Parts: sequence; structure tokens; C-alpha cells
Amino acid sequence: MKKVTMADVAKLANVSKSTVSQYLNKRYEYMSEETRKRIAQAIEELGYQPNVIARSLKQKTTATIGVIVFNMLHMLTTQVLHAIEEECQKRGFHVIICNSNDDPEKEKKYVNMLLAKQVDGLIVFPTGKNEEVYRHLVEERFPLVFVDRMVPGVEVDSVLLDNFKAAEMAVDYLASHGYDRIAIVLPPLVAYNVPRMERFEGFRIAMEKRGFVVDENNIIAVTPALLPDELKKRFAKPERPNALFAINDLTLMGVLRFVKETDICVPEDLAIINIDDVPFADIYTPRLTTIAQPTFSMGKKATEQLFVQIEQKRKGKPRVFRFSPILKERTSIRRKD
Amino acid sequence: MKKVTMADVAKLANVSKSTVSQYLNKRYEYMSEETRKRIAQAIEELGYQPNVIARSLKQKTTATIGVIVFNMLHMLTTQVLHAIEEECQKRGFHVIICNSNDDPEKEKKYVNMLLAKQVDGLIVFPTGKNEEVYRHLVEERFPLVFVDRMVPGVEVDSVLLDNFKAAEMAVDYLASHGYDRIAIVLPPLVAYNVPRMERFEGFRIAMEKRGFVVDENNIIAVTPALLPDELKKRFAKPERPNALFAINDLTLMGVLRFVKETDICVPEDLAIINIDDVPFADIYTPRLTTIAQPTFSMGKKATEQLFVQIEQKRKGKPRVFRFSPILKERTSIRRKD
DNA sequence: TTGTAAGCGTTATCAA
DNA sequence: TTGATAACGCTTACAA
Repeated sequence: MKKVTMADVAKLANVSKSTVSQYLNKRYEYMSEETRKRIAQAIEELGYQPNVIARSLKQKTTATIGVIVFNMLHMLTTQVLHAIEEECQKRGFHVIICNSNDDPEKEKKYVNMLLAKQVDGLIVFPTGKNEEVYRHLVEERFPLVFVDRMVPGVEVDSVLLDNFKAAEMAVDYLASHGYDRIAIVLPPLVAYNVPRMERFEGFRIAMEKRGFVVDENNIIAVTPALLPDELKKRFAKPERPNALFAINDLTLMGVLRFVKETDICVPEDLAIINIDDVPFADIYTPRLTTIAQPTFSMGKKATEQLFVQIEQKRKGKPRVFRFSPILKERTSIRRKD
Repeated sequence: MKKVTMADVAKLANVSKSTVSQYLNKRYEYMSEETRKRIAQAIEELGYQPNVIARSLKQKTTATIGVIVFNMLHMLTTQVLHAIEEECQKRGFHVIICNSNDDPEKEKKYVNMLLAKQVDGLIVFPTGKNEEVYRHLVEERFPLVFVDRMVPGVEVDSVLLDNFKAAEMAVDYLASHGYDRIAIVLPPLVAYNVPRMERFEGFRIAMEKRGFVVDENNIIAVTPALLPDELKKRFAKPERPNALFAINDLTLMGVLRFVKETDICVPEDLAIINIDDVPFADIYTPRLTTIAQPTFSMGKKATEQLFVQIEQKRKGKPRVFRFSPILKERTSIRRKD
């Protein structure tokens, strides 16, 4: 459809391509008012639009970054993406979004495709299983930032929740409200999922610090779909927990489903706290006390950090930015006496 | 960082660039096993990766589409985007995502930037206020699909919910369960927001068909933030509604907030139904009866339709694809006698 | 079966 | 103040 090129404009304006190029790049200094006008008019008349691809080829920069996420439907992802897009928008950059769906093979393919497309940088919510791929990027000093998770063995600027603090916050809040039989609810632990590990470790440490013993029965590690049943089993056993700490929104859903299927009362019989602020926290009964991630700040920071790398190619030591969780005090926990 | 080019590979393999190009494009037919191997090895050795930008310049196709949405945080958006990404992934295409934030100026700027970047097509969740921009694209026969909303006056393939049917579904379900004082809850009506208008019209028509009169008091059109207060005012007046139809998830939130701030019982005092399936529908008490949009199918269809346009440049009459809403029967409505 | 050379639409260098 | 001309890295006739 669109075929009008710089040459056409040049011809119509009776100047050379180079002059048009000057004009487009606002190097007006040595340009007569006269030609400037003629070019402007020619552009207008032809409805000319520069071809960014051609420019990119020459300038070796595309004003585009790639983002690879492991779960597009997750709320954290949505919100961080929103912030990334906004930051890029400010700088005139575009964002290509790819969904690895937690599949390392896809993730790897995407990295390569995006590099082939000459993106200027990459923000990745990593699956955690492509060490060599990322290590290679680091060696090449390719601009790269991790978000949410990190890849063991790869040193890269990373933006993460302070997971230890979040777990500690949960335990402390529960403990200070008089709860003493606290169970943690999470998907099965796997080494490559760093936040999960950290939240679990944070929990264990906080419990010990408080002088609680962590009963093996109170580590409920099962995939969210099986959670309601697993919880029922647990609650059939003695020494029921009186508080549940769900390490993310998905496990929270499992917990709430369980609660709904039983006659347990929250917070009378059971206190609930979780990481990730969910949109219905305020309208649920009781209103849910949660530990929110500052998703917007995290996305902003990740983008800013990527641009630091893009602008000054030589980068210093990679830094890990830990964002403090935010306690949203509502009513799913009540002081117990 | 990456500087190895086809010429380097050619040199190392002792062949010409064209031969390497043949190889890369899998035109092996007239290539000796011998050279093939040499090229493969040279590529391997140098870690060569083709520069897609250069290819795009020549081939006039970027294997990239642009998507402009008016609200990145909306669940519908997230889910449709997910489907779009997946469909594109299958075809080896990438997706550039832009957020117009319902600002027509931004939307317009994005359209132009994406065209400059030579995207092969555009999927837009339109603000509804850029008629000329889109009209121009249509004239140029540029591949374009609208999702969720349409732009009055622009004839383009569009993927939308069957909003009339959705509204009718709500009224019918409520009526058949014995509710007779049904109120509709929605943001203020504006002409460029087609789905909103359609849902409202659908409601009005369905009510009339059922022989109900639509009391002006039962059209609660106010921005979601003010909704709880507005509803309180309404419920202070006589002839309270006994059922509420919220036209989307955001207004639903307003309704639920209102319910929470009062002592109204759902579904005893008040039945609730809404468009958009919300993730907590199942765990809310009572479980929420909703009218879901088939978001995944919609995203898939939009993408397929875009590729139809991309592949056969001459397109027939634009089509509007209306997707049927899906009633998710839960317990926020109970038979009334 | 492989190589030469001419583009693709810009930008950049250097003359004029 | 403006214009030739050579890149940028790849594809593609056409030749050899």
C-alpha cells in the first residue's frame, strides 16, 4: 500500500535525498527557509511516512524492547507490563511481548527471535531454566533485566519482591495477633523457582525467630488445583492450624475455595493472609488482609534499569533490587485473645 | 555486540553471500552436500544469527503485528491478548503491544508509529474516537481488525460480544426467576462506546419484550467510583429494585462494594448478575451468576481474521463477528416465589 | 551448483 | 547550504 519513499519526496521538492534526511532529523542549521518549506510541503502532499526499518538497519537500533513472561494471565504480569509499557512510551520505545508459558524451550526460541529482530534490550520474567542462554547474553553485554524471578547462576540486574521480608511480615502479623499454629500453603518447591524458595525459607526462619516450631503437617505444598482436598485432609487431622499463609494469589484461591466448601469461619476459626493483593480483597467477607507487591514500581524500575544498560553499554556489577512488600491490613485477621 | 554477518559466514565457508542466503532459506535443492556442511559449520563456528531487520527491508514484511488496547489492566484485554499472542506464536509472528489508555491522541500516534515500523497488521481495541485515522487505513487496505468496541463510521472486520443477547440473557434469567424490579447499572452512556450503548439498548428492549416498564430510577448510570453512593441513594427511595444487572466487571465491583456497606442480603433481598466472568465468582458468597465473554475465542478469531487479510490482500466486505455470551449459573440468583 | 550485482529505504561522509 | 555516493545486511534475478 504505502510506497512513497524519501526519493519521491526529494524529487517533488527538487532536492536530494540527503537534504530530506537532514530535514527529517531536524538538522535545520544549514538549511534555507525556502527548501525547508518545499520539503515540508512535499511530505504533506505525498503523505510520506519514513520507513523506520530502513533507518534501523543503518543505525543499528530499533527503539524496541522485548519482554518475555512466563505467565501472561497472572495479575502481577499484567500490572508490571503496564508499567513497562508506560515507561517505554515515554521514551518512544515499543514493546514486543512474548509468552513463554513457563516452557524453557519456548523461552529460548523467543530470546533468539527477539535478538534476530534486533531489539535493543530484554526484560524477562524467566522460567529459571535457561542458564546458558542468559549467561551468553551477559557475556555479550546485551541489555537484560530479570523481573519476579531470577536465574540461579546468572548475574543480571533483577527486580524482585523482598520475599524474605514478605514471609516475615506474614508471620509477624499473625503472631502479634495471637495466632500460634501457622501453616504455609504453597505449590511444590522446586529449586529454579527462587521466589517460592525464598518465601518458604523466610517463613521458616521467621517462625524460628518467633520460637515456633514448624510442624511438617503445616507445610502444605501442593499444586493449587489439589489444594482444597489437601486442606480438607489436613483439617481432618489433629492440631489444626489457626492461621494460613498463602504465598501467592493462586494458592489463595485454593484456600478460599476450601473455606467455602467447609463450615470454617474466617477469621474466628482461621486467619488468612497472603502475598499478592487481589482485586476482590475489599469486597470479600471478611475483607482480606494481604501483602501486596508494588507491581507498578517494579515495572518502572525494571524499565529504567534496562535503559541505563542500553545507554551506557559498559555496565557495572549487576544489582538486585528488592522491593518491600506492603501490608494491606483488612479484616481477615483479628486479634485473638 | 553482535557483528557477525552473512558476509563473514560466506568468507569462512568459502562461498558467496547468495549461497549462504539460499542455505538459510532452506533452498537446498541445488546445493551440494559439501557446501551445505561447510556453511552449517561456519554458522556454528561464528555463532551467526541472521538480521531480520535487513531481511524485512528487502521483503517488505516484518512478521510483526501491532495491538493497541485502550485499557491494559482490564481482564478482557489480558485474556484476549493472551489468545492473540498464542495465535501469532503459531505463525512465527511477534506482537507489539501499545496502551492508548483510552486517549485518542495516543491511539493515533501509536497507529502511525506502528505503520512506520512496518507492522504487517493491526488489531485494535479502539477508543472509538479516531474515525479518520481508521478510515484511512481501510482505504489503503491495510490489514485491520477491531476487538471489543467498534468505531462508528468505519467498516472493518470486528470481533465483539453479542451485547444485545447478553443483556437479554440477563433480563430473561432474572425474569424467569421471578424478579420484576430490575435495575441496570452502568457507566454514563456515550455514543462512541458502542458495547455500552448496545447493552443498554438490549436491556431496554428485553424489558419491554417481557412487558416490564423501565423506571428511570432504575437506570443507574454513573462512573464506577461513585456507584456505591449512588446506589445508596437509589435504595433510600421507594420501589427498590430487587435485581441488579451490572454491565461489566468494573460496575460489578461498585455494586458489591455497595452491598458490603449495607445490610442487604444477596440473593434474598437482591439478585445480582453481570457481564464478564470474574475470577472470584466461585468463591464469593453467594457464588456469582455471571455472563461470561468467550475471551479466548474472540482473541483467536481476531487474529485469524487479521491473517486472512494479511494473506489475501484484497478483502471482501468487512464482517462483524458476534460472539455469544455464556451464562455461568451460580447462586447469586435464586428462584423467587 | 554457485557467484555477481542490483536493489530495499535510510543515514553518513565528504565534496561542491 | 546542498548533493553524490557509499554503506547497513539481506534477497533475488541472472550469469556463469
